[in-house]
Amino acid sequence: MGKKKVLIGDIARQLNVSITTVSFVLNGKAQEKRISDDVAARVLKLVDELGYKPNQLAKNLREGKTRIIGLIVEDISNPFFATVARHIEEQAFQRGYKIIYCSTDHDTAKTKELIAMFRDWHVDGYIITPPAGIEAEVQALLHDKLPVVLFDRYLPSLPTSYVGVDNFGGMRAATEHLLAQGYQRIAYCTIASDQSQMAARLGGYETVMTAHGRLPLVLRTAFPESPPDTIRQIGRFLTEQAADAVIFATNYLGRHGLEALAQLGRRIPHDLAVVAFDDHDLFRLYSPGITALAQPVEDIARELIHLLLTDLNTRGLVPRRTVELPVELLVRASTLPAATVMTNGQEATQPA
Amino acid sequence: MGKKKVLIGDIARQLNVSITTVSFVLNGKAQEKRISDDVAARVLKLVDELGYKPNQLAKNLREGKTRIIGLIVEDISNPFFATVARHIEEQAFQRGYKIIYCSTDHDTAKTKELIAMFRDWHVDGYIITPPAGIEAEVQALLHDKLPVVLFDRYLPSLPTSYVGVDNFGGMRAATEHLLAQGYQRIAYCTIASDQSQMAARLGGYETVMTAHGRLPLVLRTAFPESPPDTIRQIGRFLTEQAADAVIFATNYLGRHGLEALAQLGRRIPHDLAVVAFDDHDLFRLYSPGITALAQPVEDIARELIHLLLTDLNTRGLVPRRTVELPVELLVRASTLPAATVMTNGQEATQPA
DNA sequence: ATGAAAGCGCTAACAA
DNA sequence: TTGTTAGCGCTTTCAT
Repeated sequence: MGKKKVLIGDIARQLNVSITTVSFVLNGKAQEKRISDDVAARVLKLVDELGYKPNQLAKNLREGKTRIIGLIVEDISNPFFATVARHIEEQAFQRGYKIIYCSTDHDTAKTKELIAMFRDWHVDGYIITPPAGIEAEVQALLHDKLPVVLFDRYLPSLPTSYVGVDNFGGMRAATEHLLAQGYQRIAYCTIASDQSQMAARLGGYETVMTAHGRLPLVLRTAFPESPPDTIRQIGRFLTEQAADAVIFATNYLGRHGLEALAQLGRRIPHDLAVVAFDDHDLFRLYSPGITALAQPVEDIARELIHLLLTDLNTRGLVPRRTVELPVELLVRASTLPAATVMTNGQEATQPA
Repeated sequence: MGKKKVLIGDIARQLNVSITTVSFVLNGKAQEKRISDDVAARVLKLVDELGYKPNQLAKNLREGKTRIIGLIVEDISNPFFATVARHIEEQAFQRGYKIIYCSTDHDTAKTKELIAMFRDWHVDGYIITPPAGIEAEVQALLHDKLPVVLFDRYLPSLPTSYVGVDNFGGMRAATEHLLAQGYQRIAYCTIASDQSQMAARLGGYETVMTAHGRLPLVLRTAFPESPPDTIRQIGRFLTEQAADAVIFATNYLGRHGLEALAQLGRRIPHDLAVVAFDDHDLFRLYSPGITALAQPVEDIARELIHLLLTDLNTRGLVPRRTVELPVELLVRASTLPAATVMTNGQEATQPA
């Protein structure tokens, strides 16, 4: 493997042609620049033989491009983001782009640093789940004509491209489903955050409740908070409200919620029906299965890459686009009809 | 934000000093090069005022370094890898390194491409979960004195640095635990793979079984395989073997296994005790809780970064190091004593 | 104590 | 059709 350091000049020298010629051939401009087929073929052949690889660093400097996409997610260890990231990675690699990622951890200051770092790094485009208070930095990216696509949530004050799901409609469907199943006191657990996706989900719930003359029962957990505290808050809230159904607005609230219910010894759906936003292995395999609003992760990734690359290739000539994908209500045993639950009384054998 | 394009030359010009001086100050060589404190201070001040940021691409080309670490994991959407990645990212960023990641998807050819791409990209170091058949490429990295640390599994034929866990000891403990609980026919589900970590886990199981005069009951699922097929295989195997306990050798086998058991209507631990390698939300929250061998993900990440950066800073002067961290057996209700299960029929509240 | 200048390896005007 | 050459922005040797 002595392919140590072949340079473009080596190719040129051995073929008695100029560096330019080699460069043109390598960059697919042989036709355009009318390099003879013979020369082009010989260049390609030698390049292959010597295993020549252009130095990307030199290329990057020269072209001011990197073919790197900066991916800034809330938390890569959250299965939703991890799965989307996986698909993004795949789609991007297929198109010759690499991904640099990092997690914001809901931290605005950290996110500002990350964006600054990506700028230093001249990444070609940005995919961001923006935390609160990041408007100015995103605005600056836009101003500098850098391709940006937000996802999961958007910044209402900023006209960016965006890919998300129908949070409002999803929650509306979930709430209506619970009502249709006969539940009376439907509680809602969300986080104390104004992010667009959380607001839309809450809106879907409240709209339906109000339309049916029910009073919304909403818990907003402090955020971010330690899991044990969250679990405690949820437990207390559900007890105080004497809820007979509960909707969790994120997958981790759902996880914590199940833990809270287990600690309280509440049985699902006998004592309480449960719905979670965002599907998860846990919800699918739990006994009973937890009804969930599943997001189309693969479609999200596809749209993200598509929008970003379109933007990249047209440098702002194409108007900003917004894509809102549907969520799917996966009905499972955690929301059996209330009547059935009452009369049936027996369903599975689950202690704590 | 008109901080468009401040160059190092702009700083130099405005201060009537040379580019060299500015560069020295910026790179902390003011002392060493005996730049006067006055000049140094003025440079720093103006740099700050103008918001000058050195162009990383130019720096990379000049220095041949990128401060990027290439992270090649099996599958970023697997919670184990996602969590380790999260911690790696955090540790790396603290030290001024960025992470480019990608998933091998168990695909040797794809992994070869990924390594080639990272080489093109002159990443400063590599963290890899190697698939089978990748020895030559890793060997080549080593030969070129590039820092490499493997994790989760190693390549027996190659003297690389490595961070992993005590797979053998963990499985031995799990198997002994099941025997101590009185289970008789302990089955073992793994994948048809010779990777070191899978071999060590299987070894731990077989050693204990043999020592106790039991015949190992092993299923090796084809790999990779579609989840439905895996579920079917597991279900058939457990039925045919009339097992009263089962150990799953990876977290996804555990997930699929639980699904198989649910489909068969087998109750845990009444009909079958269950242990899984690698902890997971699902195992913790499942009813009953699934006994699991938890890996210390944060320690793994810390050791990985530590080894890699040590290697990076000493350029091969330090011998390769191997770190093997302990796994913890988290005993939950899925492995209650067989006797208790038999007599009691209804599980009480208490494991270990 | 500070500066001039030579590259790092490549692309692409501009020449020929 | 192909070659010459000027950068991309920075670090660092060698001079002074």
